[in-house]
Amino acid sequence: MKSESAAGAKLPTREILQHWREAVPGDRLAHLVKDATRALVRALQMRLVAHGVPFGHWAFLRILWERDGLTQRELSGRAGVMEPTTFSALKAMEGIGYVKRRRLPENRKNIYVFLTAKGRALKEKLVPLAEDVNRVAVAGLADEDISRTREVLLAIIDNLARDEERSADGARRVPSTRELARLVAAGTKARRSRA
Amino acid sequence: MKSESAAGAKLPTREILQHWREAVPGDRLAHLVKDATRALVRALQMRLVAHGVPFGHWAFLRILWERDGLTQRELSGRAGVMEPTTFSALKAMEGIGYVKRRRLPENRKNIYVFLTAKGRALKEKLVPLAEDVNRVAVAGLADEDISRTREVLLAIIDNLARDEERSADGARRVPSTRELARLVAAGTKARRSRA
DNA sequence: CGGTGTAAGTTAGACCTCTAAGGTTATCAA
DNA sequence: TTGATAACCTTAGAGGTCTAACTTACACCG
Repeated sequence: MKSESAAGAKLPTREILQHWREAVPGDRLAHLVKDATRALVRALQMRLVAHGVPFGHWAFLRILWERDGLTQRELSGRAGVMEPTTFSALKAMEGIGYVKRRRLPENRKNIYVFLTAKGRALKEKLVPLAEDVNRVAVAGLADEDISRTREVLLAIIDNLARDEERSADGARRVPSTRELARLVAAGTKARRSRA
Repeated sequence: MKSESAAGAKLPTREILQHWREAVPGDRLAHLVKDATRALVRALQMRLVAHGVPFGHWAFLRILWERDGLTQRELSGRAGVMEPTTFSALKAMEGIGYVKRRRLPENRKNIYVFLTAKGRALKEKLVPLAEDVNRVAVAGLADEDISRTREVLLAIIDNLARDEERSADGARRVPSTRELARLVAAGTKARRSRA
């Protein structure tokens, strides 16, 4: 309440406006996408803390609720993050008691990840939170605009992935958008080509 | 080259596809936005390393090229990040020699940030990189779809900002999407209301 | 003049992510 | 069987971001 009236005293708003209108048009879209990500992440994060679930665990829980017994590598692929990220998240999740990491005799190289009852039980509580965020986020928007947006974002990811692949040929720089590449490309195109 | 044929041996692609098509529809959009951000960031980052510029400095340089002599707080607002982030980035940038941080007699509470010649000179080299990323990213997309996407993203940010503001009244949780809130709202609405 | 409060900057500590490099297990061919 | 190669996991270290708490400077009022 007080932050409302007290804080807004300066309103350099006009300058900000100018910034948004005049700035190098080239990367406005990138900024927008980035800001949207932050807003979405924060919204979910805020809701998650109430249940004591770190945001970083969300992505993995979501995947595991659908199907567990995956390896860490598969989890990485689906979550779209690198393996060390997956590793430390899962290690922490095991510590909390959401999952169990096990080797199976069939292939002792892999680590298979299984939900515990506790981890599985979170689904009921947490999924509605994500749905809530989504509902709030797209309130008042036309379905068609949203799906158009989805197409645009997919195309952007695809474009950038191809580009990275192309330039990686000559000089391998900061590898790995390709990971996303494969993921997304699969989600869109694979649908209508051969499977 | 080898990664192409050798790595894709397993192609759990079909599973991935399923994931993207069937998953809780609630947060697919959020994931997409997040993935797009990552792809965009990576693309710029890859180009930036060639010039020895850390990605974290880009946002500040971009703002300063337009106008320098801003305070750290103003910079934070425009970049859409919290002050400690700004602080450490600028401290590093000063170390490298891109900027000077100065107190002015008029108000010794503030730290004003000015570009050095070196920092200013980067503009010519770096701006084209960002433009390149943008060009690649939106290749083949209709202008209208892009601008529609922009509207959608702005609306999402705005929606989430309002929501955060609303829930912060009762229980202050993880404050601060509001920062974005103000920024973006200014960029869109302020245009057609009073300034 | 001194005190209270607010604004800006800073420090501390945590989380998530990444790249690079090391270790272990599997696979396959000589 | 053994040695090379690959797949997966793990460790190490860094970057960027955030919140919370502290410090310094200003502003205003009594």
